[in-house]
Amino acid sequence: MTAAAIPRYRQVKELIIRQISSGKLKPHDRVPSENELVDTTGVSRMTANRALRELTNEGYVERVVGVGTFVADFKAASHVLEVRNIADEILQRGNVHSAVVLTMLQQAADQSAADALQTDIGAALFHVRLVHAEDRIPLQLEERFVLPAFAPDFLRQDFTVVTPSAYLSAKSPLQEAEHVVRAMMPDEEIAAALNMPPGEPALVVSRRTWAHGRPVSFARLFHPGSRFQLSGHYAPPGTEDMQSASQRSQEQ
Amino acid sequence: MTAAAIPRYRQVKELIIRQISSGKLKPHDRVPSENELVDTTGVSRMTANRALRELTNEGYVERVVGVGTFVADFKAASHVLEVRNIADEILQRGNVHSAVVLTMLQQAADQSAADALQTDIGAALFHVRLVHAEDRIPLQLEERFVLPAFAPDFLRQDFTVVTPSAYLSAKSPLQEAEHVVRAMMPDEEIAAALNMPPGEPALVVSRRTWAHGRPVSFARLFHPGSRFQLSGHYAPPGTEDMQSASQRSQEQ
DNA sequence: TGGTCTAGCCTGTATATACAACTGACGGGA
DNA sequence: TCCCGTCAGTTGTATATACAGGCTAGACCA
Repeated sequence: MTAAAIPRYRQVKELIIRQISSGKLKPHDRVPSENELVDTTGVSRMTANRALRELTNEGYVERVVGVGTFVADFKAASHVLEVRNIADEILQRGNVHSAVVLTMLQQAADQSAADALQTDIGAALFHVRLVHAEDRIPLQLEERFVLPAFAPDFLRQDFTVVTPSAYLSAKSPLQEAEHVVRAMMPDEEIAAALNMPPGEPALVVSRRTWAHGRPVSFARLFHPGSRFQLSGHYAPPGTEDMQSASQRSQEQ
Repeated sequence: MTAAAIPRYRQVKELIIRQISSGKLKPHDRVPSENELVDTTGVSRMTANRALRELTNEGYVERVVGVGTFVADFKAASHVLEVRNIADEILQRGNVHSAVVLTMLQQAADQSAADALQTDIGAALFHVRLVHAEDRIPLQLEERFVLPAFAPDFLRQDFTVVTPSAYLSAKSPLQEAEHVVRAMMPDEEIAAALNMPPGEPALVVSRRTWAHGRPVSFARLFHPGSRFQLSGHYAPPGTEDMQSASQRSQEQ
């Protein structure tokens, strides 16, 4: 078996995907049971099981013990945007990433930072503010607060070399994260740092990351509305490739 | 076996996740091979294989035929935002969705619509414009173009009852989709329709959906920056989860 | 010394078998 | 008529076995 051939569990998956894509099977329709697939396709039950189990993980079908397998509602299929590290993104476009540190100090938490990090107002926090640029054009102002207990050496890093996000994610591997995206008018200081003309809105990504079950870092990422966008591409696993990526819009 | 107990493949997965989370295993470190897991945990090789295979799909580890299994770089783990149907979103918040149709006609494609739908300038397109409201407060202006060939009956629908997005996704189950998010200033007409004060920016989601390998619909969704945000939460499936992880209510 | 070849490990897949638990329908008994 | 038990069908899990094919280190030979 195997060889250059397509694995049989994959053939079974694609058989069913075709029936769904073509409309022969519609949402809530019953999908052939494992034993029916054994009879019709000649694979073993374990192979049929693997095909249906993977289709479940991929959102195509839903399974109910004792009842059967059914085509899932397509609206559940995720339409997704990816929030990526700005430096990676710039490098992947083949451009030069550079960063300028504006602020780097320890300060007392204000209301919003205390809320975001679930700590007390006035608690000591590390605070950095830096501007990331693509080919010398400012693209993101990053304002970040970090719990000192999580990263005691945070203020001794050179963030023009390693971004705060890269430094923090290296400290603790598996993190929980929350993102919120908004459109808002930047204040004058931010607009100036990003070289934004008056009246231009900003796309703001707020990101909180968790470690050991509690939030340890909170960042607000401001981008010029005219020069930055988030984008994502979703393709069902029949059509090849397509990565999602954020891109700088072409003009300006 | 089995019984009320946690399945063994899951126990093996969590064993490895713990070693990664605790830092005992770091990115690029070698993970025990299937046969080593057979020896140390007493499960069969197929069970060990399932555990490692699922960890691969979940992004924890990477496997190389003939070499071994290794802890993955965490930065690859996607931080994701979901773009959801506005009506579903409002209903899930327990509020009332309503829609008002502003425009509903067939017209010739202009430059941008022709580009987006990969058709010719001047080609006939269906065009609708409607405002979605949450508890009577306008929250989204939807401007949508559709290829007539894909949905000939499109203009005969009552979009105050079924949203265009729901109608189209029912027409063709498995779609490819592309999203782009921007911040921009709305023109006066849009600002008025959404009841936005002067100077307030809009969060704009552009969405193209494909069927049969070509784009069939293009929508621009304008939201008041002060009243709308996109958010997403990512939690790795190891963290005391199972409640939060199995509750993919976000995705449904 | 240098090149080649093989043994042993690794993952990937496929099958047959087995048992557990759940569901729904059918039929028999009170 | 209504309740309940049985039974067939379904998914979920677990194991033992088997073979294919990639990779690497070390043995072996020239």
